[in-house]
This record gives sequence, C-alpha cells and structure tokens, in this order.
Amino acid sequence: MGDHGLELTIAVPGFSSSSGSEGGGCNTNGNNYNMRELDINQPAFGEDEMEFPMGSIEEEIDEGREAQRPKKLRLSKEQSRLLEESFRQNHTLNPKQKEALAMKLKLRPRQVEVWFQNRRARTKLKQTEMECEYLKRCFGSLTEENRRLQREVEELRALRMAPPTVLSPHTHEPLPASSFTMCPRCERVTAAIPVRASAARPQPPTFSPFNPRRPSAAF
DNA sequence: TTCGTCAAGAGGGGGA
DNA sequence: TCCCCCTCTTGACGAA
Repeated sequence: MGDHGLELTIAVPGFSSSSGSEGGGCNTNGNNYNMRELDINQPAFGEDEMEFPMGSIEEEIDEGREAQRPKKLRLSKEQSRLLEESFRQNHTLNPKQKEALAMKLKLRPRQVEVWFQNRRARTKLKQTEMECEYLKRCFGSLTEENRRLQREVEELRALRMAPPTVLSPHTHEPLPASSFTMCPRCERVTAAIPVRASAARPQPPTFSPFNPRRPSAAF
C-alpha cells in the first residue's frame, strides 16, 4: 500500500464504515434501497459539502421519486479498476484507507467495504474451485495408477498359481515348482532335483522368477 | 424464461 | 460493547 493516496487521512463528519448509513438504505417495504443515480460518476458532493450520493438519493426517495431511478448500483469501469488495483495491493483495508478510497471513488466507505468483502469471497471461491479441480485430477491419476497396480497384482497372482511347465531331462515329467532355484552366476531360474512330489504345491515365493528385477514382497 | 454475476443486507463469530 | 470480517442470502440486471 502506499500510492493512489490510500494513506490519506480524511475525516468525514457523520460517516464511518459502520455508521448505520446502510441501514437507512432499506426502505420499510423491504425493497432495495437507495440505489444511486444512473451516472454514478457524477460528483456526489460539492467542494464544501461532504455528502455521499446515497444520502442524497435517500432524500429523493423520501420525496417519492424513487421510481425514476435504477435500483441496482453498477460500479463504473474506472471505479472497478481502482478497486481491483487496491485489492491487488492489499486484500483488506484499514479505516483510513477505506475512507480515502471511498473519497477517491465517490462512494461511501460502506460500499468500499462491501466491495472488498465480496471480492475476498470471490477470490476464495475461485481458489476453492481450483483446488477442487486439482484434487479431481489427482484422484483420477491415482485411480488409474491403482487400477494398473491391481492388474499387475492379478497377473502376478495368475502366474504364481500356474508356474511354467519344465520337464525333467531324466523322466520327461513336469518338475514341481519347488524344484526351481536360481543360478547364482547367471541369475536365471534352473531346475533342481525334486525332494518330494508333494512339494509341487505352490510355496510363498522368496523370489519372483518371472520378474527378477521386481521383488515379490508386494504380495 | 433461465442463469450467472454482483452489490448489498443479515446474522454470527472473534478480538480488543 | 464495538468493530470488523466471514458466510449466506436476496434482489436487480444483463446475456443467452
């Protein structure tokens, strides 16, 4: 903060950020309220008369001329630009900054305050939406990774349940799985002499012969 | 007519 | 108790 005169201290008699002036905005039928004149860039108060535009409109409402004016304030491009500029510098305003900015924009401090509140809310909403999208993408990629790993597990289980058939060079009968061992020199699976025929039952592997680079501890 | 946006009100919480 | 902020809501308005 610092430029744009936001550090300016301005004392405005009868106005504060929560002076209840907005309370006078609502008329008794619950309708909205003291909307400003269409040309909100018109000077709201003269050189020697500190009066915010809403106040003057309230007086007009009292005179029964409210039907002639728009009911909703739209900030001008220049007002929005200045507010955005201030918001980029600081997401909150102290009372002095608020007063100064209101003076500069010819708005009430309450309007500046509301604009910043809504702007913060919009920023937070946008951030939340972006976080949501990011988490969705994370969920999608993790789901895909999970599927891939599940498939891999299934494949490994299938291979474990149906070991490759190796015929004995002597009997030409299939060797049991327990007869396989690993050659320490070439790191290939070789057939050992079967101890018992019942050992053909699948054993918990200490080594996965079908994927030597990958430990089988994931089972 | 519907829908999205936005200014503003209402109400509640927290800090001094 | 007051002030400020946050959240939810309302109502006006413009675009499709």
